[in-house]
Amino acid sequence: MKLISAGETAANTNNMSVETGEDLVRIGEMAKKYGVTLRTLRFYEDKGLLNPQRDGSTRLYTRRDKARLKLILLGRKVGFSLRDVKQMMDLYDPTGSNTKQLRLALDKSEKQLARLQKQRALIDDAINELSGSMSAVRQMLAERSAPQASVAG
Amino acid sequence: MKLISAGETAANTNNMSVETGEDLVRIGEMAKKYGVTLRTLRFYEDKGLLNPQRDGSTRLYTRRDKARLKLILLGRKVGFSLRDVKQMMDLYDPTGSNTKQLRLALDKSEKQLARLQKQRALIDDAINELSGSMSAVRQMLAERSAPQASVAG
DNA sequence: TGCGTCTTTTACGTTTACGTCAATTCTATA
DNA sequence: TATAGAATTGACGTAAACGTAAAAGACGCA
Repeated sequence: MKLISAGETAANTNNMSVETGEDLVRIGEMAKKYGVTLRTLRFYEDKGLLNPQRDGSTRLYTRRDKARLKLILLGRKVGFSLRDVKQMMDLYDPTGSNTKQLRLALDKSEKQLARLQKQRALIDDAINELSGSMSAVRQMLAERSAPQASVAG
Repeated sequence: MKLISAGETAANTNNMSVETGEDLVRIGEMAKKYGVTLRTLRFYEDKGLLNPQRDGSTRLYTRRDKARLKLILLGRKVGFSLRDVKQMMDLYDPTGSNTKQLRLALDKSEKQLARLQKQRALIDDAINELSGSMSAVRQMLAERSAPQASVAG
């Protein structure tokens, strides 16, 4: 249960290869770190949202992957589909100003915000409707038990 | 496109059979009346939520079915699953006080209310998070267009 | 009698984000 | 070397509420 443990087993067999920052993490650690399951990470990769390096067949997640995962999770939190997230992330260009990416994100965000507000309105409706029904039901129950209850305090 | 039309074609071939109130409606009219699809009505029947009479193979919806459908739609609106709705409706007993039904409904309603409130909290979170991100993105876009804009008013 | 519309049944498809095996391999450690 | 603990791929399952297609029966009308 050690596996590179936490602080990087300094001279690892065959690392220090591609990355500069050197904090490659395997899927288990990655999953714990971000509170997702292994399946989720593989799923995201399958959908083209993550692209961890490989050491043989073992996935090694880099700093970049962590940043991307954070974005994915933020996106999910605010209600974007994975497809949306991918579409936005695919526009990322480390050499440019990313204006297009930002515009797309803003556009999608506006729509999503509208959806969220509509949802909230629906939920508020539902809450009100439900509360009303509950009052009615309580009434009915009270009436049904009243005949005996009026005395038995 | 006539079909008994709207106001009941008085002397219909073979109606006035089972119901007292006499307002049997076929699936098409029923669907329009309540804004659902034919498929939905058949689906509800398949799930045991509705039980229209039959004239041969033709479904005939009674007053009772309409009442039940209203309940189903209300249930759906406040977020109950069809299973929940069925469970509650199955307890209906026209001869009793329906105390058990009401208690179950109240119990489920309380839980559903809690879920709705949790959902609303999540949505509020999402809205806030998203609004924040949007501000940031707008900032970035503004900065990117500022260099030229400071002169080109 | 043929058309058009409505209806019926059956059954597979859709959507989204994973869960849950299963069989197998890899790795580290005692 | 044995064994436990990771990790791999692949494939099927899940949930909910229908959508949709297909093929055929039923009804009224001109």
